[in-house]
Amino acid sequence: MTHSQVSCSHCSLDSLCLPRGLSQSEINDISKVVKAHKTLQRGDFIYHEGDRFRGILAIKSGSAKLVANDAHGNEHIISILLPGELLGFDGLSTEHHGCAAIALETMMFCILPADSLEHLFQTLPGLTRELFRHTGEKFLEDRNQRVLSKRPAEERLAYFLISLSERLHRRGFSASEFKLSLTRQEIGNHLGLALETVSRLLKKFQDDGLIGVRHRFITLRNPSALRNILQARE
Amino acid sequence: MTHSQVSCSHCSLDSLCLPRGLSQSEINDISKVVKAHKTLQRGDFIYHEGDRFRGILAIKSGSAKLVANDAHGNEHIISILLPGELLGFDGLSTEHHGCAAIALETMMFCILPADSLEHLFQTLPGLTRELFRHTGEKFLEDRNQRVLSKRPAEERLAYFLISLSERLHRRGFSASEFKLSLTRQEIGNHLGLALETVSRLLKKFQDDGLIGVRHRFITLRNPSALRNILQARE
DNA sequence: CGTATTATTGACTCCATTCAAAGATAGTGG
DNA sequence: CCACTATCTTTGAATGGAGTCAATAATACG
Repeated sequence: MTHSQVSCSHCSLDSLCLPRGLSQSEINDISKVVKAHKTLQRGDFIYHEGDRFRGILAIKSGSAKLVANDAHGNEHIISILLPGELLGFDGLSTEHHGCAAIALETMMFCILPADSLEHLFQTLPGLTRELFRHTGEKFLEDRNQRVLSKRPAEERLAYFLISLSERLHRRGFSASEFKLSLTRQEIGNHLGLALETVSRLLKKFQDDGLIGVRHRFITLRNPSALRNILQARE
Repeated sequence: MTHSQVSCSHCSLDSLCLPRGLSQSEINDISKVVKAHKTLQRGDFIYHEGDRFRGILAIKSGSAKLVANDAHGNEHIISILLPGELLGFDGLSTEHHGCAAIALETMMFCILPADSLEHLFQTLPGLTRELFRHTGEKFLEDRNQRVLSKRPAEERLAYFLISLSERLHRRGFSASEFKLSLTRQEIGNHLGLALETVSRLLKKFQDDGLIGVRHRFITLRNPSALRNILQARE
């Protein structure tokens, strides 16, 4: 695990990742403590459940999943993380991670080390604000997921596709074409559906002209109709 | 809405609510800005969805629910808040609340005003740590809820009762006897079940000798058997 | 090229919902 | 204090959406 100094000011993700609300001098201060990590491959653990909290992480490229294990030995994919998104908050309270974070494909990330957080909070009020803003965003995301968990399968999958599209677009990727880094099984797990249901619904969406499906390549052909699935219906 | 100076140092909730990880002098500093609010009745709004964020709130007595509205006009009870618990985090990122908070019974709360938060973050690093610890706890709670949402109805209700019992106990109330401040409808909404299912399962738990049900009064007769519902079974 | 993993599709089953109707509780005003 | 009403709860019967089981097909990988 090689650590190396990085520059937030020149990172291709600036304004997307943490620094977006900070001044130039604040970004410079953060750059001094942020460390880059080496590349991981699909299936590699970024951290395990129970690992000591090492800091807040930012994904530079690739994607990851947060996984919790229940009392029955089943895995639960809590969330999917895309480039520019932060993770590690599940270790903030107890100093130990409450979830595992696993690479979904070849990926890179930065780390804002835990031992410099307390110092940064005092010297950079903007950082504290940014982190709180972020936790607030997580809250709203959770709220949506919670609402969604009571909705029919079709709606959950539509939301998943739209959400992925929007988040990728925000990061500069195409909003209408992307490759899923998850299996049908993983999508189903994340949405609380059987993998067969995911398969059937992707087919249905394709038959209805909403999307194109080629293996894991998804094309949004009619995004507004897809969005209507979330609004329409009693 | 009357505001009045309160003393965190002499609050019956100290060590339960925010101040638990803070020094005496830090608690004194917080006391200077915390304001008490007048009593609310069941159904009263603590804040509405979309309201401007006024600060972090702590429940002194009574209980409340966080409610989100979806695109279909349905309400969703995101969480239940008991004495000593904090709310308002849904407004931290956008400056506007993403949920409504509604009293479930006669209740009182304190408020840590938004406009003093930034100042406190700089002068009281311990406060920042406590708030982050709290958001981390919320994360773990959400993780549990997420896992639970894929489990059968029986397990969800068992978890709900156990969780209520533990949280009330932590606040000095009886762990084995309590009054639900929610209707069957509200419990069902919160757990993603029909109110009829909640009614049937409470009956079943009673018939199995796990609990006693008299209207909204619940007695846990066999807590460990109730807990087994969460563990046992494939 | 062969093997393991992943995806599709069909048939059957079941848990929880919905619909419906009756019963209990709490609150209100005469 | 009791009758009256609105709200909440219980219970039964029927329905349906998604899960499970099973077998085949397509991809990815070594």
